[in-house]
Parts: sequence; structure tokens; C-alpha cells
Amino acid sequence: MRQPTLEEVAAAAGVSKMTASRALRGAADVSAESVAKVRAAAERLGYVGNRLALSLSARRTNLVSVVVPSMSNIVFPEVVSGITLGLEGSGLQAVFGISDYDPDKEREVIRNMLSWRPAALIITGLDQPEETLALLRHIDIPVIQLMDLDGEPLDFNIGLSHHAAGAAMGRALIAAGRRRFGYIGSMLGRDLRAAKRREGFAEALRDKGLEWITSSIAPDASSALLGKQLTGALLAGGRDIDCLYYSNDDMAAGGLFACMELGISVPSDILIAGFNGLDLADALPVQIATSRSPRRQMGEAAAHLVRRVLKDGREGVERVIAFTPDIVLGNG
Amino acid sequence: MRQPTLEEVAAAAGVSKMTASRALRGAADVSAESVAKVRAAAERLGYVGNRLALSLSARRTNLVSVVVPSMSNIVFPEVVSGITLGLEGSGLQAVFGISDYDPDKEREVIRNMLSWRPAALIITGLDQPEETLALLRHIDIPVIQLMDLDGEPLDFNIGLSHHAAGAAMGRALIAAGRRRFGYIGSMLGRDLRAAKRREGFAEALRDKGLEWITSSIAPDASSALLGKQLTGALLAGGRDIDCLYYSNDDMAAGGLFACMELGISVPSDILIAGFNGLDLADALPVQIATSRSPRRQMGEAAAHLVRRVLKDGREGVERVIAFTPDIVLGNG
DNA sequence: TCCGGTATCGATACCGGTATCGGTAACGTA
DNA sequence: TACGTTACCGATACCGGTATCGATACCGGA
Repeated sequence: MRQPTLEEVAAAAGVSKMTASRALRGAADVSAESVAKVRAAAERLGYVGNRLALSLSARRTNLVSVVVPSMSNIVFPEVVSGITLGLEGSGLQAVFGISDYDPDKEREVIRNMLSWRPAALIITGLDQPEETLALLRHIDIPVIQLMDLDGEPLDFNIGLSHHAAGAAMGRALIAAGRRRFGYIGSMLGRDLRAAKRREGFAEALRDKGLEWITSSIAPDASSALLGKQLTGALLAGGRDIDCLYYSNDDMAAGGLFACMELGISVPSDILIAGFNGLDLADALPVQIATSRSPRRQMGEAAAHLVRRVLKDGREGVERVIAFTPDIVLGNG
Repeated sequence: MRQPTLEEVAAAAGVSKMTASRALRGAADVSAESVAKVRAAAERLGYVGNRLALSLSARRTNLVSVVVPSMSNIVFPEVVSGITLGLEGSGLQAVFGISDYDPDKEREVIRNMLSWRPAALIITGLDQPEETLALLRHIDIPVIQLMDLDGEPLDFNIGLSHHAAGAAMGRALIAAGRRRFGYIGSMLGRDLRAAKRREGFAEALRDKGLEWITSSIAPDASSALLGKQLTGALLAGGRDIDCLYYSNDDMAAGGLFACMELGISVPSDILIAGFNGLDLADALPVQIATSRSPRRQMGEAAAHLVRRVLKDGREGVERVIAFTPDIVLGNG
């Protein structure tokens, strides 16, 4: 019970392969009678076209390959949703790969993707090692580096400056009267965008003659629980701080929960600031400060860019699309 | 600057296509000299094998197609991570599609997937309409229905009984002394597994002569914010309840936040119960009751089943793998 | 010198579609 | 009757790999 081929459908309908092909694609130059026979045969046999043969023959696929670092952090699935949504109705199909924040694995995933001859490639960030870039310079499809702007793009670039986002948050919190800053983060060696935010924030502090009073960075993946634990440990140290900046909202939410358990008033005693503007942040009993990153929009923008370039070529298409996250300080 | 073909690599290396093919695949019957020449040429030209041609020729792909309802709810990305992880090192590659909880869209996504001739198919739940099942009965690859057990499986089935999970939670909460139950959920017409949990829970109530005192169901997608809003509205109604069962942990977390803002003591005044056992639930300042669904494990189990069946055939492989969620009542 | 075995390589067919082009039947028109 | 036009259809080639089988060169041994 193999999948039937077009040849078999054609035989069942009593016509040639070509006529069957034309009939199923709704081409002209086929009699209504033939169309009916072929349709019926295809239905009866459960025929499903073979995209391998189609794509090989046409020398192009309808695939848009997307490589993200993780699926465990909700922000990437959201970007992925945006891409899928933005591709809807275009006939293009998104395919996803996970790099686990590992540059070597990312290169292998990309190589794997390229072996399917996608029509376009969307990858995360701008910090691919030279070896990966070399791989990408050999191909002639549009390549979009997504979510980050701090660096030299290879082809197209859509995202936001995490360095600037960190700096803007730092300035906003200083303007709000905070002076004694602590940092809590995770996995900065691999999550380079979080590291850029931290560095931008630190620069904003230096501009005002300030610096981190304390800093706690774990090697694990970010999570609310980790944020809670690190915050609990840090506060137990008795440092005198009035603001904690977290690598993201998950961590910050955990920090908030730690404060609530410890009876520390947020934001009057300590202001909690994260990054992303997760849906969760809007529901928290105490609002935390955050930068709303336009995750779905970035995904959709990437999808629309792909559609445009594949349809009309690269001419006149902006190489860089910059987003700016809104800062929300909350009800503090 | 098209992607080079094996033919071009072979020409650059001064050998035939076949020799180049053999050299790159590390086959015997090729001289060390030829291997070196071909490798060098491939490297120089940036050759990446064409999986379309390979798969068409071999009449099989290394693809495992996965269809999930959504990527916005963290549970599905987690399942997806589990599948990807479980496939690691097998040479198999997972490909994902999103159905948006829409049966028609699901059928189209599946049809699209099948056109790539995957080696296996993993879909969510057991409630596909007959039209979709008809599509699946025509194919001879392993099909796994994942995450649910309540129904008649088509081929393989891995998951948990949501009806039983709801009933177990209901019994546990009754045993914990609760009597006046309210329900808060979302999108039950589409999230059939949540509907099954609600029904199972209601049955447990009926067994003890109880029933829902109040129920609030929104058509929107679940989120903490929605849970918070519905809870706020429901509590403003002044119903006398001592326990709220939610469609999932996101909603329940929102419910907890609503209670905290309203000064309602959890769990002494109202016990909050959700479903999933999200990481977030462990970090909340007040623990909520939940059923821990083994999301990564189900994904990994599906991946291992696929590997086994593709390697050794279906003989002797269990058709159904049942998981049971642990109930956590929390620190109430 | 001839033969058999081994190492290495290439020509060909095929996977399942579609593009292309040429063929045939039916019909109208000069 | 001869010819052109139109509608419909099918044979063939090709996409880029690999399986298969046969060819060739070279070696050692009889």
C-alpha cells in the first residue's frame, strides 16, 4: 500500500501522466471529461502530489528555513508564529530548526536546511562565526538575520538593538530615581542578546557615574524559578539596592515572586526590570518594568520581506528594518 | 552563483559524478587520491548535497512531520523540544506545522506535510474528523497521535487521559475538603483536551453529589491575563466558592494574581487548581494545585517510537503508551 | 605469456513530477 | 477536396542524486 504516483492515477483514469498532471493542476487544454476522470481516480487512490519530484524538477522549493536557538523560551515560538502567520496564503512553508544556542550546532542545522534548497533562510542574530558565514556566502537566496541589530548584517537584517534597549532601560530607571543597581541573569555566554542588553545598561550607568552594586549570573537556561532563586540568594546577602535588572521577563517575574515572599515591597523598596514585555508581565499582581520587544511583528516583517524579495527581487528593498522596544516602567 | 551540483564538483575534481558521490559519502572503492581531490573541490565550491534529489531517488526522506495546534502556548513548544531531542543522532529531522486548533487547517497542513513524503507523522490528539482520518489511512508510514488517550487511535497513540486527569483532580480536591467549585476556562470548543478535563472533573463532582457552582468560559486563547480578568469578574459576582478549577496553569496563574490583588487568601479562602505543571507554577509566590503533564517525555517517547518502528518495523511495538500526570496540591 | 583477482572508475537507468514540443482528430472554409 | 485552425493529448527530456553493472588497469602467479 505505497503512496500512489501520478502515473498510477493516470493509468486508473485511462489517460497519460501529462494529462493527469494538467488535470490536477487545473491547466487549460484538458477536456472536462478528462478532468473529471482524473479527479475521481486521484480521490479514489488517495493521491497526494510528491513535492520532492516537483521541487527537484522546478529547481526551487516553497520552503522558508528558520533557525532559532530554542523552543523552551516562549519568545522564539512567538517569533515563529509571526513568521508562519506572515507567510500565510503565499504558498511558502516555514520549516524550523533549533540550534540550542550552540554555534556549531547552528551551523549543522543551517547546512541541513540548505540541503533542502529553501527559497529563503531566516536565522537568529548577527553573531554567527566566520565558518557559518562562509557557508551562507555560497548561496544566492535571501538570508535574514532576525531579532538583533548590533553588528554587520550578511544580507537582510530585521530586529532591534539590544545594546540600545539595555541602555534606554538604564537611563529610564535612573531618571525614575533609582541609583543602586543589581543585575540578575543567566547563560550570558550563549544568549548574546541578553549580554548586549546588560552591557548597554552598564554603559548608561557609567554615563552617570554609577555601576552594578552586585551581579548574579547563572549558567542555566532562564526561567522564573531560576530568577526567584537567584534573587532570593542575592537579597539574603543584604546588599543595599533599589533596582534589579534581569536578563528577561521570565527571570524578572521570578524575582518579583521572591520579593513578594520576602515581604519586600515592589517597586517602592526594589524596582524590578526585565525585558520582552511577555503577556505574563501584564497579568502580574505588581507590574514590573520591561521593554516590549515586538516579537510577532519581527516575525511577520521577516515573512513579508521574504515574500517581497521572492516575488519582485531584491531591488529597492531596505537591507535593514529596525524596531524599537517600548519601555514600560509600570505602576511604580 | 547557483548552488553547485555534484556534477560540477566532479568536473572540478576531474572525476565522474559517481566517483564524486562515492568520495563524499566515504564509500569504499575510491582511491585516497580521488577522495582528496573531490573533498577539496566540494569545499572550494561550497557544495551542499541536494536532499530533494537524494530523497526522490531513495524513495524515502528523513523527515518526521509534526502537527501541533499552536506555538503560542508554551506546552507545544515543549513537546516539540522533546521530539527534536529524542530524534537527535538518528539522522531524522522533525518538521513542524501549526493547525491553529482548526480541523480544516489541520487537514491541509497534514496534506502539505504528506506531499514531502515524511518517514513518520506525529499529530496532536485523537479527534481528527473522518475526512482527515481518510487521508491518513491511505499512507503506510507510522502515525502517532500524541498527548491524548481518550478515543480510538488510528495507529500509535502516546499521551494521557485528560478525562481521567480532570476526574483525579476533582477527587483530590474533594478529598482536600473543598466543596464549592467554580470553573474558569477558555476556547473549549477548540481545545478539546481542556474540555475533556472539565468533563472529567464534573463527573468526579457528580459522584459526590456536587456540581459547578459557577463557570466562566471565554472564547479567546488562554493566557494569564485572561485568567486574571475572568477570575476578577467572577469573584466580583460574589459567589460563595472555595475552589476554582482552570483550563490550564496559565489561566490559573492569572487567577492567583487576581486573588492576590483582591486580598483573597490562597489557598485558605479559595484553592486555585490548573493543569500542566508549568515551570512557572513552581516559581509562584503561592503554590497552586496542578497536574504535571509530562510534555517533554511524551515528545521524547514519540521520537523513540518513531526511531524504533523505522528501524525494526512495527512488530512487537506497543500501540499505546499511557502517561499519568502527577497531582500536586501545593502548600495549602 | 596468459589468466584470474582486485582496485578503481564510469555509463546508464531510475526516482516522480513538469516543460516543451509535436501529433492527431475534428471542424470550418476556400 | 485540400488546407488551416483549434482542442486535446502524449512522448521525451530533464531536475540531481544513487544503485547497479560492466569496463579497465594492474598485479601476482602459473
